[in-house]
Amino acid sequence: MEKVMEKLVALSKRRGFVFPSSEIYGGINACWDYGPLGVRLKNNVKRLWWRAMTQARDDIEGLDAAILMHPRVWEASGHVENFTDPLVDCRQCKARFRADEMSADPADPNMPCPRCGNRGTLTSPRMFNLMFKTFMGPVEEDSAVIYLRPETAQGIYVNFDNVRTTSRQKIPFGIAQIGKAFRNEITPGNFIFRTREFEQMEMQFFVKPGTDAEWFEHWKLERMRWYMEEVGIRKEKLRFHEHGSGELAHYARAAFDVEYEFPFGWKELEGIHNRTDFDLIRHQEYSGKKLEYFDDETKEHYIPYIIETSAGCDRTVLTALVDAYREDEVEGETRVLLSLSPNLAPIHAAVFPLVKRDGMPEIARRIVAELRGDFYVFYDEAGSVGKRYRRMDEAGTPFCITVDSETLQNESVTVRDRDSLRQERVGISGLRDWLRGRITLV
RNA sequence: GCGGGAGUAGCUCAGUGGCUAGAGCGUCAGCCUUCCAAGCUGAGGGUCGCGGGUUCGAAUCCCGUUUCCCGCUCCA
Repeated sequence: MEKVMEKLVALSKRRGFVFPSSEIYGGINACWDYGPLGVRLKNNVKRLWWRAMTQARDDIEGLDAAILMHPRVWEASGHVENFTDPLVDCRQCKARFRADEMSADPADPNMPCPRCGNRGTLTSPRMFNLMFKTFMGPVEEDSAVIYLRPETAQGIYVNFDNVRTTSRQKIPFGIAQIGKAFRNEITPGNFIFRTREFEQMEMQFFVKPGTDAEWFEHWKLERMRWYMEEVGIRKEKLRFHEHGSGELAHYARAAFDVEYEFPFGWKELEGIHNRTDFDLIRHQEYSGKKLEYFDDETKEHYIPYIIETSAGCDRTVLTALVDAYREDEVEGETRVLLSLSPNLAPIHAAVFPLVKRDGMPEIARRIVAELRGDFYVFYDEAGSVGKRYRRMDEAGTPFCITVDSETLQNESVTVRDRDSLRQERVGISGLRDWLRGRITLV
């Protein structure tokens, strides 16, 4: 099972999807860089999401808030309080506990380890804050401490009124944002699944209290649909996971996760939360600014409830890669391919001259130039055509266009399908429309 | 952070105290090639993870360190 992950990490590096960060210095723990193909894949994921949120409907506005925010934001959000865990380790059985959840004072040397029961084996509590700290301005003093945001949502909440008034939206409406967030995780790992720097795609939907349950249901289903139909993830690898009352975050009343079955288990891709009016009430309280909404129809004032959809961009990229990874057999040889949705593919189409003569390279280059404005296209003439197909299979390119001797007769080319290996003739003048019919442009 | 395993070319690995560290694949150039990694010729590419020590001599032995992978109260 884990072999798949190893192969994927190797392929990612070999083809330029994902590199270890700062690799020439030996790398840095759990940090990854997206290479030429990876950044296209990731951008395609983001565009697909952005399009679904802000273009395909008129009740969601976009936002790009700063990573650095006023320190009071994180007091209001509960992150200063809830993201600072005093941790205690047992030297004997290696278990780790949160000191504030232990039955007695862990500083007591006679305190037994809750797991192995040994006494005197516990370390003293150490504060572990999941937020990255830095300093604003030239002086590194306590009053200058600010945080790198541990979630993008707060940038949306503090801009709720700005967005609402300038966009003239009425409740219910949403605000969508894609951006980096930072958490000093104790245990990062599994390639780009859990990293300390990561990118979120969050949409906060503001609704009238009392309608929150039905909106929650709406977004739950809509988000699952997105993964299945637009990202093209296999349905049987996706499921919902409902949080029990014991596992709810400090802000949430109800929570459903969209989970994917990775080689390392079912893991969360996205959380859909009913955050109630918790966030806006807290910000109203801490900032002193009124964040109520006046409903023109019912003439009532209220603080909206928030239905949050919070997706991991890097996780979606990983899911797309894992889900697309295939090995099959072609004429006795193993073929490695990424069966990515054409919407996500870093290269939409490759163009080859079958051989380097009779003017085929020139025709192929002309096709590339014609398609370049609408698609990511790639020209290759090195090696046999079979070899070029295999290279494109690993890059996840769905279509390969080959100029051959027949092209010289009738201006048509061979288009080869990555998954079925079927070939069909398409006229050069019709190529653009042929591709358009198979790729949702984003 | 703790335990276990690993780090030699882009990848997979060989090399266990002794000449200028090798192979296959991949990459690049040329030749050849009419549809799924064919073949031929050549080229490029490594301070052997990093630092220190032992030694006449270290990829190889010792110490430290770092990174990756696998396991332990996470939630994007």
